[in-house]
Amino acid sequence: MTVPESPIRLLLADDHPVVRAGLRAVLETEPDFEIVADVPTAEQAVALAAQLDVDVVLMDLQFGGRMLGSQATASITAREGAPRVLVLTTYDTDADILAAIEAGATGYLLKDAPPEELAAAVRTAAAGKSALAPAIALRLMDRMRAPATALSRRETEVLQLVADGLSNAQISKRLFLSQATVKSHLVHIYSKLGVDSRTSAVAAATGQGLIRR
Amino acid sequence: MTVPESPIRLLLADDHPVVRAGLRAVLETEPDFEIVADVPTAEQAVALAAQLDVDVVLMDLQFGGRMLGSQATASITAREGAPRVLVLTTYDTDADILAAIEAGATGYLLKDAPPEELAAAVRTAAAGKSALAPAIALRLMDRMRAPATALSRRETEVLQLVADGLSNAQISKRLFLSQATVKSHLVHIYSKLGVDSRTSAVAAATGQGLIRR
DNA sequence: CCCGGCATCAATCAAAAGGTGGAAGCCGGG
DNA sequence: CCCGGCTTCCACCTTTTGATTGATGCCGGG
Repeated sequence: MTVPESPIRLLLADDHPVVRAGLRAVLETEPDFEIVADVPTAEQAVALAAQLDVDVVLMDLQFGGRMLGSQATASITAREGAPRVLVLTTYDTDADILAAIEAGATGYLLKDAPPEELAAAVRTAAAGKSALAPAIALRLMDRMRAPATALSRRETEVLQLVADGLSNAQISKRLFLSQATVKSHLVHIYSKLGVDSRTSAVAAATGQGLIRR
Repeated sequence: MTVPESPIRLLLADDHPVVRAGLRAVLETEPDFEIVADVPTAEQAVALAAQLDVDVVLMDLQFGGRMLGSQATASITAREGAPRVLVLTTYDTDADILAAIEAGATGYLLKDAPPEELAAAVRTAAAGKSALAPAIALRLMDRMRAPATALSRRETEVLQLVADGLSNAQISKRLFLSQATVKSHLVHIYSKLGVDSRTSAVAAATGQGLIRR
């Protein structure tokens, strides 16, 4: 790989100091990379991505704070001439992956990726091409192949509340629905997931990463 | 802090290359630390802890592979003149914390700890004193204060199967019990956790790290 | 423009789960 | 040795959940 005249300018966003240091250490050795900043919050990532001249943002998905990585990704990619966003996360729930891609992320990597893979993904992203980790790509393929597993937005919402331990009555109040509607959603969820009870639905959905645990 | 004549010799065990690099970067700057090796598996950690002369092992809990960090911790601390083990993890389920401490870990840290805290914990561990992250210490205090939260072995077993999505009938068959007994266990579980349904029991228990998710 | 999926609701019946109040044997600690 | 917690079980009753069937309005793609 030849070293280009202008280096790829990177912004790192992760709430773990150790991970930021690790990314710095791994990426700084690449001659064509320049790390312009690293920040511990999604808010700062949004702010700096706008202020500084950045090519690629490496963004964690789960921050300790309130703003989600996917929201930050959406904010960053919304503006003109926005940098590419490479999502970098540990665990991979289907919902998160889809949220990130919908938010405009150019790529999606797992933190256990080897350094070379990481560097390659950054270059791919800088070139404007999408970079998905093999495990993630597989997930998406599975998703495409079995569209039955895809829960609708509302269904996911209901199932998440079920997983939080709410009864049908509580869910109906929370979402301003009748219990009949909640039951109806659940029937559809069960048939899509191939189960026949709320607990097994939660187990199946968490297993597939459809909802947060 | 004065620099001792002999540095503290460290072994890093984490399956994420980025985290290993980050720990190296953060800890290498400390003049009294010497990193003798970093490994990506629990098995290698056990092997090297025995071969090399190590003072403190920084051990991740969740490895991608089969061996658990807590098992590795137990293996390492079992032998004579064993190094201290500092457990370093992202998420903190009560079960994991207790398992690690029972396995002989000297300390328990969260990965979002700032570098200074990390270094301080390593020195504390090297001196043979226990090092617990504030959040973890809090957890343990809570645990002590509210013994009602402690489920019995059998109750935990039942609740785990509930979380896996089994019905009372399925659980009774699996454990060779009558449904009456399963119900009885569940009633006790509900009162201990302060809930009134299986789904909320699962939610509460996973929230407190009482069962695997 | 029409079909299908989504979201909303109703009614009814059957099954599962939860609540209550026991009871018995086992085992370990004060 | 006796008390209390754990584990096992029973019966009865209420509430919740699941299964079925059917209906309405909305919206987006072929």
